[in-house]
Amino acid sequence: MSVIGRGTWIDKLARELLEREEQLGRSLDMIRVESGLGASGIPHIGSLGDAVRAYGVKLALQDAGYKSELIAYSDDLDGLRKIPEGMPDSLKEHLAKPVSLIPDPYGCHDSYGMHMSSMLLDGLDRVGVKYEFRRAADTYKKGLLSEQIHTILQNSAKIGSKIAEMVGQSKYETSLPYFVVCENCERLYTTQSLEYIPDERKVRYSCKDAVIGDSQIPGCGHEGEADIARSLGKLAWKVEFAARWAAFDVRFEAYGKDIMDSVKVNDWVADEILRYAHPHHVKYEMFLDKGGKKISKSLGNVITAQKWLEFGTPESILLLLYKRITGARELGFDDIPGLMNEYNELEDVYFGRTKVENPAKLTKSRGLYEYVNLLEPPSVPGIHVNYMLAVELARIFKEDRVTRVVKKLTEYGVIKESDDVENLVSLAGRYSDEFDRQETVHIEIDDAAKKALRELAGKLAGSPGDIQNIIYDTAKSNGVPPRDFFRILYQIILGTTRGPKIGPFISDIGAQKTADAIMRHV
RNA sequence: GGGUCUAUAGCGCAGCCAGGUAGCGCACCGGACUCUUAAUCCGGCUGUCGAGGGUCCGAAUCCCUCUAGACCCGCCA
Repeated sequence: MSVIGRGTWIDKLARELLEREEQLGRSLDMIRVESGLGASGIPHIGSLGDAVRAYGVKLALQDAGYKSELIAYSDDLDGLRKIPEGMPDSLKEHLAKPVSLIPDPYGCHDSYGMHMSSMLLDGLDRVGVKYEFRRAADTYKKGLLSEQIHTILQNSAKIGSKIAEMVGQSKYETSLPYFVVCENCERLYTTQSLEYIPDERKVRYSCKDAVIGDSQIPGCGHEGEADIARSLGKLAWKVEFAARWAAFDVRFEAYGKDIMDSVKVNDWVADEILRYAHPHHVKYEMFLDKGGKKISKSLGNVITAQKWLEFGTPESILLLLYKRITGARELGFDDIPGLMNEYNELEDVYFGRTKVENPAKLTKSRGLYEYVNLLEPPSVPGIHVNYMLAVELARIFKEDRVTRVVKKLTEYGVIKESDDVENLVSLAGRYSDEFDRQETVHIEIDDAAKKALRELAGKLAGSPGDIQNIIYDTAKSNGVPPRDFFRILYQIILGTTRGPKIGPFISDIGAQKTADAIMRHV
């Protein structure tokens, strides 16, 4: 079989998409791909993944000679359903309101929704993904979906029974798939859409008490009519994607398996109600935390791009997201070291420093490397330092860290003096501070060892000489087994029971300083 | 009730989506270096690829059935 594009799943997906579009006979002048951004909780790496992968498809399409753009669409008319972990309780009064109408609790954006969306966009910016930003609030305000809304509401009975048939949800058999934002109290999930008046293009609604999750949300009792092109309101998810695809001419959208049912229904609505052939899809699994639990936007176990980038490079995120799309993934920050090293291995393959026999695998690895670099791979390889080695060194050197770790790496022959690895050392340093906390060990020192330590401290304070031998001799002459004596020294100096060869190490950190540290323990 | 994913060495995992000699890390064993703890380096062992069937010259990989576990949907968005 011949190689498609650059040999990755992304190229294969783009090929499928193009073949389907050709069959449909649609214009290929501009192929839009879309990613929906949740705006009601802290955006985690899975949300970022949706957009990053869509961007990958955009790149593949461009690579195949087509014009393409990524629409990043913020669902900021969605209502706030519960207060995310760690957010102020004052949000309670805003429950059930669209997140774009809730003030930003941090005060830095024009709304709660924009605060959340901006976090995700910041993540995209920092890994180098380009996008066209759109938001639900503007889309509905401008009436961009009004034709689709009109068609959907006219067919609501047919859609309602189809939803019940396809996914077993009976709700839309009796109510319209449209939520009005109450013009009196600004709440969205408290309104019931009673009737659609096609001639006026208005939805008649009333605002009543509602239960969302654990919370009882009071309605204000208001009754009114909402103009689908002007008033604030939105379609239910079961039909909203379809309207958006048709209005924006979207040809591709990935989705997580949690919204599989919604996508199934929306595909049908697009095809049969709106007469717009639904976009091509790919389904991906959720990222789970290390216990196998779903990472929840509103729970605490969230891995954000911002946090990840404190410890890893943008490339480590892109590698995570591009290496494969299938399969459930348990994800934690402890995956960073592996991904950092894997990127280097990939780079070695790309530049031919590592031989790969299987030509298919070579193509695939090279392709993956290119996508991780957003199809603009560097012309020369970077400097490779094993990430965990950098973390280990960073753990030892806390003061004046970058300089000392770099010096050590140079001594080890890992890097040349002129190499710039400061960024890597900083990343590794933060990783070591955050995750590599050493257990505080209780140090047991008997009298013989204490005597030996005092003697050693005195010798170190004088002329150091061959420290390794001095330590060994001091232990022996005081009747302390060298093994125990070394262990005590590691505990005093590093807080661990083992470490690098200790003589040269003491020279590094200073004999006098070590002597002082020893004296504090005897 | 509906759906998806996972199962590979003692442990943790990659390889599967484009079939071509079963891999990595840790652990373990041997060796080197060290009058010398630890580290380091070199070499080695470890497998009915969950079970059964099918396709194929050839299957961990593709197809079907089954078993076990996890997750999602069946509120809402």
